[in-house]
Amino acid sequence: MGRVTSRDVAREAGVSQTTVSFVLNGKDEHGIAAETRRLVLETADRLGYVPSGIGRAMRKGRGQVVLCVIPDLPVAEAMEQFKLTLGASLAEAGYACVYLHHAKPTVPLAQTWQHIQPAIVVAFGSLPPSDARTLKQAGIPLLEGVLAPENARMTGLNQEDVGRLQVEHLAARGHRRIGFAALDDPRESPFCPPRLKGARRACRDLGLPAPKVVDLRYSQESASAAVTKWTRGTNPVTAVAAFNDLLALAILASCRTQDITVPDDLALIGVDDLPIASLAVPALTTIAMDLTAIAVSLTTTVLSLIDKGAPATPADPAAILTLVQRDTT
Amino acid sequence: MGRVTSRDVAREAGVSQTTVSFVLNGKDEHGIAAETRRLVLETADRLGYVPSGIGRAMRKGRGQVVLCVIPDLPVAEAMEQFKLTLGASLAEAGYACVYLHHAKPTVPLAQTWQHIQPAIVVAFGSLPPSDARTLKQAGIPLLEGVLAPENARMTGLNQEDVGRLQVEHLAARGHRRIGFAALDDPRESPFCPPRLKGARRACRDLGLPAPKVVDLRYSQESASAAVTKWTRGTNPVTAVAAFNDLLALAILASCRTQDITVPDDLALIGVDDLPIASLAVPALTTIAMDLTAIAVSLTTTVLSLIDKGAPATPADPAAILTLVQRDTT
DNA sequence: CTGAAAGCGCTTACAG
DNA sequence: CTGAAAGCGCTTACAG
Repeated sequence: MGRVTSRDVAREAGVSQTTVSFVLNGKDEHGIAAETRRLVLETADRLGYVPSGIGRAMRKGRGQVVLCVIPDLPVAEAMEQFKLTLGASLAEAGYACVYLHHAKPTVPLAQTWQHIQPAIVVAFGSLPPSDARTLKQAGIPLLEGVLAPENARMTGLNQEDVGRLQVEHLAARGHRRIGFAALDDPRESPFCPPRLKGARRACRDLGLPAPKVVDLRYSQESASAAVTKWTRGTNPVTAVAAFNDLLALAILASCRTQDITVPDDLALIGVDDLPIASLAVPALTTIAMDLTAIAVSLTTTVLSLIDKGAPATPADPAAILTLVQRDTT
Repeated sequence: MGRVTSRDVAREAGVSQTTVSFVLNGKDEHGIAAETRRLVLETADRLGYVPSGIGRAMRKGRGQVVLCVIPDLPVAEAMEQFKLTLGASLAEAGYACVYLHHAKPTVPLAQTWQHIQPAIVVAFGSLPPSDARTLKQAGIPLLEGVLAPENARMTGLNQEDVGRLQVEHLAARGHRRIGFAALDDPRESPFCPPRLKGARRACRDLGLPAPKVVDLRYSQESASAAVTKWTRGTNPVTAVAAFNDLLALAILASCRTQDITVPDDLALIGVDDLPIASLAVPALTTIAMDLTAIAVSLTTTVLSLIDKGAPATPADPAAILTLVQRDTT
């Protein structure tokens, strides 16, 4: 015996497919008799009927699926909570939210979303133009560059605010000459340059000299060299805002080997609030993001794009970032 | 103008839908004239025809989609490479691989995969029984507990081997009294207990005393207390195998505050080879997993389950784990 | 209050 | 070598 269809339910209950559909979709305005209604529900349950999403999608022309396309971002850990929340809030609205991971535009992505026929595609990076075109042609809405600064309204998250908040905190602690640890990695381009820009602006706004920027890689040598540049040159800095916690922790380790005391000789602030941040000694001051709020905000944007319903209500950016002060500042 | 269908292509090319389908699916055994073939391809291309996955799925009874269900695992970062590889190798076989993230079994998952109608469901955790039942009823194959030790053949990854490898390395460095840092967190239950078991067995096989196990949490206090237990009690240990790098790094920090020199007073080995592991001072010895190999291995398992084709060729577990020796052992 | 019928886009036996 | 027709499972205007 194959899968149970709505026709099976109809036959078994002695009604028409139409009635089954009406009952199961709650189209009660059609005025189904209470008894018929009960009978259908009972029968469907007894037969273990599960409606075919494909059948429905075929008829409706589009699946109830939100497809998120994730490029090779180095933020996996932080996104986990985000994914859970986005999935849950979209599920409430009757949509499934699934993720497609890809590195290089290898096989055209079209090959993939063809199989899904999503109601919308949410691209966390940017899609190859050919894919964007195909989507448009198929009439599937595309939400692109979710993480980009210019789209901060969608998520309520503006990367520039992150850098700004770091600098403001350091300034409040009395620091005037501030270093910025940038990461020289194209994968981070949606994040690092905007944060640096925010830090630069904050310095300007506060009347501080421009931050002393050093490009690092993830290596001890690179971190050591950076520490030397910040502390030994002319105009040494007294505090460093790091692009993220990982970089900050590498810098922290380098300070130890160079006998530079944190935070007395050099203050340090990261971003992300990684689990390891609170375990370091001294524990790392950092900036945490409330990804739950971001996900909820994105949900409203997505739904409004699908339904052309009410426009999304933008989240309050201020509420999303939190300074987590520990022992390095 | 709405989406371009195969009927549009047929009309425009002056052939039948049948011919269009044959050409586009490479059913050349039907002997399509070369000229007709060329014409169809050219027309499809000109109109920007993209076949509807839903139409095909409807006809075939199942979508060309592999749905991976991911519970709230704390291994996100490590899975990233895995996802990319799995996605790429399944794409080669003509399947799209998408991920569904969920925390608690909130909404029945059925609600979701209904929308997708996948060819197979791959559950990284275990599914609620009701969902498993519904899947079976719908005739959708389910691959459950991919990460569980008893299914090591699917992925080629046996968590027990991880603990064993740690102990073997420490023993080779001359250590006889070994501690094990376990993590007291249900989210880690697919990983931590098996690794500990492997460590225990390795100790037995090597004629060493059983490992001195301490349950930790992710906190400095917890790590400090553990270090004290290992180093101050009767029968102090000379080396610790930590469940993962994060725990190992917390222990490393605690050693520093307690003036315990690593590796001379206490050797330390982690698991995961996190980016931060090589940035710590001293850099952490750890065990890396080749997730690419695991993903390839899983692909063959998945495809064999879909096609009932040739059984999967299991990967060689030995090839997947690599000892990364650095400065803590 | 309920049902017969059409149609979403595709593939494939079958007929020519 | 090519096409007309059926049917996958659903929803919904329309008819009664």
